[in-house]
Amino acid sequence: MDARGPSSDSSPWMPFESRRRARDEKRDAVLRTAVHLFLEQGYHRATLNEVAERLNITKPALYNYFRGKEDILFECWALGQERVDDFIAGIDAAGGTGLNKLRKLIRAYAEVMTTDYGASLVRFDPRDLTEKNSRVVRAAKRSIDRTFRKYIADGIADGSIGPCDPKMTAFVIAGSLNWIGHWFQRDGAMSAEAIAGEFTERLTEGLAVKSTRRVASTPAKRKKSSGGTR
Amino acid sequence: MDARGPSSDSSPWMPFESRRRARDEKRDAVLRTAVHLFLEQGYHRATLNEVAERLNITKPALYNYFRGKEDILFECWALGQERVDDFIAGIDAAGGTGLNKLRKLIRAYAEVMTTDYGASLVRFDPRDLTEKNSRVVRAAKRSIDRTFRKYIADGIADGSIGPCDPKMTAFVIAGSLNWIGHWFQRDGAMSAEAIAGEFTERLTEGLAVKSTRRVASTPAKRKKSSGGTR
Amino acid sequence: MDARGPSSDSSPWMPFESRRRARDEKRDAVLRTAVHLFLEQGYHRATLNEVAERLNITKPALYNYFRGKEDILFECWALGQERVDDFIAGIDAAGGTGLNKLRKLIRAYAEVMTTDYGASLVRFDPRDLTEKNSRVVRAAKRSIDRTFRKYIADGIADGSIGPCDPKMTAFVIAGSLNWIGHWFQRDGAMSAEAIAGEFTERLTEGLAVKSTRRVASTPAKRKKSSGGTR
Amino acid sequence: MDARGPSSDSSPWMPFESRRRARDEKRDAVLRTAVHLFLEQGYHRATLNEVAERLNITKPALYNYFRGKEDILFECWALGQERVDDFIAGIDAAGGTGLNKLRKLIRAYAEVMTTDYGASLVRFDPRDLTEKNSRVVRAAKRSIDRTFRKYIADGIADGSIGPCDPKMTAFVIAGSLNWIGHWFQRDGAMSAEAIAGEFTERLTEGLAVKSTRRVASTPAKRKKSSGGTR
DNA sequence: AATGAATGAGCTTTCATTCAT
DNA sequence: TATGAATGAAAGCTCATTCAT
Repeated sequence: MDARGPSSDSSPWMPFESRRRARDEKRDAVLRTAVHLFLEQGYHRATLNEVAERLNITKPALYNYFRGKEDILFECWALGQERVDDFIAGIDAAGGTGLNKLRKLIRAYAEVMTTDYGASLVRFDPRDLTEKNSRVVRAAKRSIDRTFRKYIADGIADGSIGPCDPKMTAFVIAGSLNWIGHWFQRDGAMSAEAIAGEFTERLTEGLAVKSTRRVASTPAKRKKSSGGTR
Repeated sequence: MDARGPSSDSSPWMPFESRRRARDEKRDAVLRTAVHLFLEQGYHRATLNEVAERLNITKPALYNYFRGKEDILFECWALGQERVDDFIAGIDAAGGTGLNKLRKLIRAYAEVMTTDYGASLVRFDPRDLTEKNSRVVRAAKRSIDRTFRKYIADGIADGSIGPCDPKMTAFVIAGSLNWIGHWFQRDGAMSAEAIAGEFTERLTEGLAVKSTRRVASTPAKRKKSSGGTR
Repeated sequence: MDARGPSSDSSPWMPFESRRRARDEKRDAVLRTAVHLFLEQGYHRATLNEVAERLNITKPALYNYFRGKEDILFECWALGQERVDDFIAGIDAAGGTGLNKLRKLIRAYAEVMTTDYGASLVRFDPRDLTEKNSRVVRAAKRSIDRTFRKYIADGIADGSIGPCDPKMTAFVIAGSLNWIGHWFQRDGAMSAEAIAGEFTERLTEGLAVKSTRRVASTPAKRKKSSGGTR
Repeated sequence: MDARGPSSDSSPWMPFESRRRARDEKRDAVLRTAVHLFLEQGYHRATLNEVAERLNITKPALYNYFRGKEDILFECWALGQERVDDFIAGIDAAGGTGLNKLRKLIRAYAEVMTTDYGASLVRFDPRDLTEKNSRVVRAAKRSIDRTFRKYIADGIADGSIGPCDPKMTAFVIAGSLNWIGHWFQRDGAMSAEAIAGEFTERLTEGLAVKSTRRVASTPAKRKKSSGGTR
């Protein structure tokens, strides 16, 4: 009825296939709508009724695609996590100096933070998940954290990054990036790419050992500053 | 122990005063319990019933001190904001170079973020407030942001900070600090002061103009800093 | 019994229609139960729980049909008002002398007052409604008052009613009728029709211009009137 | 402290007396405030807190004068009832024709209806009272009804009132009068006396045997009242 | 006689979820 | 697959009333 194109009548599988595809498309639509609403209003204030309304279906229909509200929330998070996993895999595969990998990570992570699913990673509260899902989320968060620290440690080891405490540095960098998920507006003045670029620069300029940089930012400077502050 | 001084037995004011004090103390206790619970479980999952239970009173008793749940939430936020306003006023009064002020701001802000009321500033959702209160909160957030940008701009103007985009730099720094409110655990490995020191270093080391920097800061210092800071 | 006509078994509309009908019937049932309970116990003492119980459903089920308790109250009132509007329209359409119209109005109004929805008009308190609905109610009350006064004024003008102050006369008549809503019991000694007849006589016998009246309203007539009117 | 006047120091009884008087005055003040508020907002919406506030005392202080909210409500009603009982006793004592007594009753009752305590008789709901008090109220209502009917029957018997059904006639008259309690506003266009006069005329002009009436109710009288009204 | 504080009881409302169709 | 209807659970809030002082 709706097509000839990809699904010819001859195959008995095609309708099945197309039906499955249709189903997946609807599932995705639910997720897109849900994540948007959850971000817009907050998970608790957002109701499944409104999710359904925006999709022009009724609330119980959602239960064909998801087990419940929490399931939807978890899936939103999972989609964001998937993207992070993907580009981390890519960065790992590509190799390079620690600083190099860190810069790629920052850029990619910043860009993800400007998307709905990316913001899910930091705007949703794991305590709204079942214990089982919550554990998955916390494990993933720790994993991301480890990745940050590892790239930093790698950089220190390979000389591309000056000596510093990987743990704290990771906190500084990741916090800065995570916060993007809280303030970024798609219709704001800056593009996601521009932000990603800026953050990459800002967050690494103090770390790199380089001829240029060396002059500028040696660890030395730290002393004065802390002394004078208080 | 507490008496003799202002209130002898003969004074009719004593009971009244003590009542007042008791009242304020109770109000504070409610707030402390509430902010703790709100942070622990999230505002929506936390119920007034549990707040009351932890205080060994009943739910309606809370209404002697607050108009309702939202009122409590707003007060938590307000107490945090008060602290921020206070130290910003202090920094402004003390003066100094832009970099100097920025470093003080970072340290103080980081420390506040490790307290319950401080975390309130970034962990609670303004959309849970009435429109009126929400506006107050958003205005305060903008004001803090302006302060960050201003100190940076001041620093650029007075030469203590190298050229950079104050807006983005403020985002980077503030984001990093705000995130502390999300991960800091009082019983964690690092003290609030140590964290504040570290963040001050990390977040300004890329900003200071080079010549100055070189002399001042040796790597060694970092270790000391956490201890020697206070 | 109810079918064949518009809906044969083949029609896909039938189930939908029947669903719709079922829904309206249930809505009506809720209203009937609610108005009865509200009159029996008073709006404030009556709880939605008891409304639901009498309908053998649970409280939240009521929210499928109404927005809340106040909504139900308003609908009860509206149904009563509808009846009043209807018969006033009929009287206006039929025309006749002022006295004639007034008598019809009194009879119809009296009868409505003996019904649950009619009593709603005078037993419920507009202050229990939202401001918006309250205004609607007050406007309608004023409109009824104006109708009483107008018929009286018409009667004075066309000579069917002796000279009198329409405003006060309307107060006397309407008050008398409204009070029916407070004392009438369906299982009482007098039927609604009998009461309506009596009130029509009593409330107009002093108004008619004497010459006419003397002929018209012999005691005998009273008996006939209740029969002949309808 | 507050006086010398009525209570000289010499009598040990005086202070006691004056204290009792003060107490009674306060009790009365509570009642006046309460009845006003109850009429203004409705018994259920009105809170003891607001009653207390208007009296510049606190809620529990009310319990020194009354057993509770219901007690206050009952007392309000009782004060109104007292006035009705009083003037009925007066009318009975004075004697006269049935019509005469009825007219006096109507006038006095109408005037009472324009007072707060009078309106209490018809605006408050006996179902808000304890069963015991409720019975008292219902008995009193029946008694008033009987009085109306009796005067009418007396009038029929003594020839001052034409033949009619005393029961229905009483309903008509009493309803009309009771309704005054629902619409009268102290600051309205008409004075209580004017209303009482009008109602007396309107509600009896159809009852009096014609010969009598013609003499009794001259147009002049009617004219004055209605003219002055607007 | 009056107060601050606290309580118990109750009500409306919301919402995720289930079920028969 | 989708819907209308219904439910269970729970939460916030209000208020009359009590009690210790």
